[in-house]
Amino acid sequence: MIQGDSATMQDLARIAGVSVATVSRALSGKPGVSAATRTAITRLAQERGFAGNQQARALSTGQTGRIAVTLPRIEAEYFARILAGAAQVIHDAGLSLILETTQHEAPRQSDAIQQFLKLGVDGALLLLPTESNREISALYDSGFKFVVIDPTDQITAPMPWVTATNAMGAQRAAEHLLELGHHRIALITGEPHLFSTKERLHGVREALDNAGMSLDPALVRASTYSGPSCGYEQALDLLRLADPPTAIFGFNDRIAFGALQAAHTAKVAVPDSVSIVGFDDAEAARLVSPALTTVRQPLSTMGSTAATMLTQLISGQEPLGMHIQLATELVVRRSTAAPVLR
Amino acid sequence: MIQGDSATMQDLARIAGVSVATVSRALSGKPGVSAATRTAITRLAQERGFAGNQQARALSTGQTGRIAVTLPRIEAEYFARILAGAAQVIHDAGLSLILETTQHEAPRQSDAIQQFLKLGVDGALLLLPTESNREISALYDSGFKFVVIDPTDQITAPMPWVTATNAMGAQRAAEHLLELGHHRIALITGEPHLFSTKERLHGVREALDNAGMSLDPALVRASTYSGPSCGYEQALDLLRLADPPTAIFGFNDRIAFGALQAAHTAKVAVPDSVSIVGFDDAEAARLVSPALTTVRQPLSTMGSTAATMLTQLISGQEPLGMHIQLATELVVRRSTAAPVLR
DNA sequence: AATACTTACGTAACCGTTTGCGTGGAGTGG
DNA sequence: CCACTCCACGCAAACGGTTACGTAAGTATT
Repeated sequence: MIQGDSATMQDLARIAGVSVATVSRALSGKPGVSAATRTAITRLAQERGFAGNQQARALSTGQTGRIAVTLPRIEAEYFARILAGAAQVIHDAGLSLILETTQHEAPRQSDAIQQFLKLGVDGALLLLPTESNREISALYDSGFKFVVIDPTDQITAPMPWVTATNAMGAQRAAEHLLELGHHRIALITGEPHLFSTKERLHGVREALDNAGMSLDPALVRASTYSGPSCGYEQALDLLRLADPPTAIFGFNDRIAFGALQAAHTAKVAVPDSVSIVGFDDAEAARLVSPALTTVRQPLSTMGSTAATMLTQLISGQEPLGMHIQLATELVVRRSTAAPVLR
Repeated sequence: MIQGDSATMQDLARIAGVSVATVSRALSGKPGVSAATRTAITRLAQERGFAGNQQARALSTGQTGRIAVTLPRIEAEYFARILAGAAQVIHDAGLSLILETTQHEAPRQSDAIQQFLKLGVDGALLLLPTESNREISALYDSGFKFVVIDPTDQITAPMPWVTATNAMGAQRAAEHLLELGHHRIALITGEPHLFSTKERLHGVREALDNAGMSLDPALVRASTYSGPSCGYEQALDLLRLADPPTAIFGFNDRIAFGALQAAHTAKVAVPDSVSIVGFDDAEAARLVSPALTTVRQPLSTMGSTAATMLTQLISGQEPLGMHIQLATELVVRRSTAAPVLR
């Protein structure tokens, strides 16, 4: 049942015939209250649906019970899934989540953080923050509690952050293609400045090195992770090369979907004539045809892990590790196969 | 630049040599302050990065500047897109958004609302609330400000809510199939108790009525909007009927995707042997092959419209309409075609 | 020039909770 | 029986703003 205006502590105190101080102590579990009075007050609070005034409490204690999450775009499945994981933990911890989207704009991100300090949050989760490493570091040193998910740059200062094992995942994807017998592997990367892009690139290089091969610069294209038709043009261009690649590794699923469509446009059969691999394991990966081979990221777990670290940080415990990397996993579907011999 | 602890009004007052009351009046634009003092104080506040303590203000005024949004699941594209629209408006209004997911659980929804009253929010956006009409009505009468998006039941009481034109959209989809020459149209609906399901069903009936036809009960199956393989089994079953339908209308895109996969499993060509229509225009709708014909919902606009109504409600204005319906639009892609003659 | 009115500001109460400190009474040990 | 401790509770001061009211100047009115 939903109840309207709730009583205040003074109301309870008056009814119970005690002072507000006693009510406060009784309800917050603090010592200095007899068992009898405590139960009486507790029951009374139940009956009247007493909830407590959060702002008064926050004003008094300095703790708001709120944690903020900033992210570029909610409607992006990638961020939404991380957010969902974090939201669950935050909810279970009895905290509330305040959300701010930055739309990939740096000033907006700064504003948001500024806003949080003002609004008073106990801590924050920063998804793909646009701040420079120096700024983030300064913020951390100022005593503000936060954890970074999927940083833009590699974080060197000692502060908590979580990512997926981007390099390892990309390496596994590349190895998968190599195992199938591919030699001409093309890459369509995301924004080159992003840490995740660099890591994935690194992973691919590692795999090729191990196989005694190297990346053909002509087959490496940069795209964007979230553009409207990201990957499509690049893939089309690659497929129309005189000596086209036998496999295309899109650095996220959106890019891979673009490549899939490009293959369709260019009337190149997937996976018979070209194999396509993505990254993320978006929902649509299993819906497209052929179903996309991709690297699964534990997005929800990334969110929940970060949130857990944050709650530890807030409660004063040092979190277990400063940098937590969550394992990625190669998911082989139908978009990859051995190359045809020519 | 990011700044740490900000000064309080007393600090400013001391420095400026005035009282806190004057500082408060100066900064909040209230009358009773000379132009000179006001500019002096304003400049001082700028310099010191004064932001004001939100909880203190909230405690004093009763206004928190926060608005809450409840929704079943963030990771569902449908809700995420509505949320994104709402978030933009809330941000632009200088308010902050506190998010609560209900995981489709009624007690959790109630708790959430209870929580909001306690935490103190100025209003709320309720997406697909599980409360009964009576409860929602009681909540509204209690003076709590909120607007409902996509209600579970039809709302009869005078309170603000927004939906898409579900009936009209479904009618257009059905008409599209009829125009192509389909006579055996199957339906895979969402949860039967949902208002949107009923409306869409209604729209289809309307279209058939107008064409002098009626729905074959054997071709109407109920599924769920968000199950894991929702629509797949139902579609498979339909396609294996002795006299299978020539078209399947899935009541959302997820269901349609399931149908698409079922057609693939059953080796029934789409759209040559069976046409498939969805509802929502999810991102993946253009990625599947064949690209899905579907009814686009203005999700982002639904969110922003609702948020705008709420801000009006909070500021005391009656919103323009109690019930705003946003137009849906049929998007014809490749999954529908004229039926083959037999 | 006396009166009334306006303006600019200070004073203090208030929002609802937490918490350090004081106090009376019960319980304990000698 | 007295001092001492301890317990359960009340008092009151914070926390950082907002705002009704009071008041001293300055301005307008007659």
